[in-house]
Amino acid sequence: MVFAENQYQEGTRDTAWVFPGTALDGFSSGLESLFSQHVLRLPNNCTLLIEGDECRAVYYVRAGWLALSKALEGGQNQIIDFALPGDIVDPSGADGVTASVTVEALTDGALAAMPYRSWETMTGERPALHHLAHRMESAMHARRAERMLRVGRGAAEMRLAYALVEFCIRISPDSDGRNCEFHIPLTQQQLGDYVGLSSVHVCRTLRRMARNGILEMRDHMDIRVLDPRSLACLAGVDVEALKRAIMPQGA
Amino acid sequence: MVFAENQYQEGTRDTAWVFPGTALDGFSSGLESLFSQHVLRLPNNCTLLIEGDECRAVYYVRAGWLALSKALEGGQNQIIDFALPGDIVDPSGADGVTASVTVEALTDGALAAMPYRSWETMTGERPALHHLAHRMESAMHARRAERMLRVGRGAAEMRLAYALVEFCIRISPDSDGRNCEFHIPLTQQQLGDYVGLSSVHVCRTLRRMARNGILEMRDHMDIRVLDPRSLACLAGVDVEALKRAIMPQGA
DNA sequence: CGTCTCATTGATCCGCCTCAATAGCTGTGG
DNA sequence: CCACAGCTATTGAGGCGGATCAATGAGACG
Repeated sequence: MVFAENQYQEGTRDTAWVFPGTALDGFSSGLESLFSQHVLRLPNNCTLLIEGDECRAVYYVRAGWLALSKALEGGQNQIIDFALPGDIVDPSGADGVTASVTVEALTDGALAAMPYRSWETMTGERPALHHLAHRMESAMHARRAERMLRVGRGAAEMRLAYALVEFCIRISPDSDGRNCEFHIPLTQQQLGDYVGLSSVHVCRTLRRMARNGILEMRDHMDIRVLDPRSLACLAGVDVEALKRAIMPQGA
Repeated sequence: MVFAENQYQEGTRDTAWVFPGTALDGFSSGLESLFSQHVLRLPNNCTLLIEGDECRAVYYVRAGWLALSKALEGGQNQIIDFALPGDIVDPSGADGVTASVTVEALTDGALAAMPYRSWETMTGERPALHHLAHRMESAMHARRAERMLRVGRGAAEMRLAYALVEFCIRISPDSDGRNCEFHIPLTQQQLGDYVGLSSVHVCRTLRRMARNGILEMRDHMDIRVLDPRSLACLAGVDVEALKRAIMPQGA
């Protein structure tokens, strides 16, 4: 029943260790309330070192943006995915004791951890939850596959346009696409890490889109899409179809 | 209880429709035997059109290589992942009725389908199976993340070297890495589709590696790794760690 | 023997990376 | 209040990696 608060260790820099505890008991419906216990708060910019038993857990994002990333020796970084509030993160690799990604908080946020055993039990006992989890898993796969397609095969403009459409959908899924305006808590460097571009080229490409009247940008990634249709076209995306493919609650 | 054989339709070209049936009953231990019923044989080069109820199923690869891919309107193709014998494919998108990838047989093979409900029940009843499934899922994530890192951030040489190391591990997981020799049923075009390169550049890069004594190639992708250490170095990989991360049975 | 697919190699071009300099913004300390 | 440092965005210049186009081989197959 032990579950540590957010514990900092005077380590390299802004790094939090997480120690998941034992099984939860008592839960009600809805992911939010299922994960209402054992919440740990994450300060902006902190990196979660998940290893050993901590990999045998599932993490629910209650607030904030997380980046799941990997890096090469040379320091080249690639963001594998973002986790937004409501998402579930399972960082375990095949051996169950090594994380396959690094988790980093892009904003202040809150995370709830649950031992995988508990999660397994809960999903096993509640079909509706199991289905929701499956849908979320499928959505994540679809999302990553869409981006892999564009990172592997698309030019800079398509990669960025796609990323923006994806953000727009994930942030305001119910938006009709008319006045799509949102904030992404990312530097251009991080955006580049997401789509496989240098920050310089991200800047140039976004500027060009702005110049072409597709979007407007204000201080630090406040983005307003002026021409959603053109953006979707650049992204090579049918927005409604994409919504169905990558949003668990859609349809 | 109906389950159609491999049904061809004189359509566009080499395309098979699959109709998964109802729940399986009676199974023993081991994935192979769990999926012993409702097997359908796939001829080389055929494309599975999975949609509607067919998405509410899980597919077990009994034999052959499958490619899961996506394409842009322009015809640009990206292979999201390969499925090898023993792997489980779940093509469903978030809505549950649209596939997020296209499945294509790269060799003659055999596939077994199981309605997702049955799979859910089975995993729910057998913890060992549930754990195995989770490990396989984690392995797949780790594998795709590793490649996304390299497609997004690595040069051609690294992408290809990584792909070869991955193949080597997946094909002969128990190999000590000494005499790594294997066949991949891929054209250079398909290899390029896997790592985001043109077939021409795949050819050039492989030739260069061969010239440098890293590997030997014989007719149509019979590959023999002469210098595994250098290959791993090019790939930016610790082979043993990678094995642990992407192979379910390892450790 | 002709056709088809795939591998190979050359030549050319351009998209994106890298390096570099500047500017704006934020926070900090004197 | 200003000076300064640190971070991010922006813009320019130059170079290279990989795409594209094109031509030739080389098997496989009917």
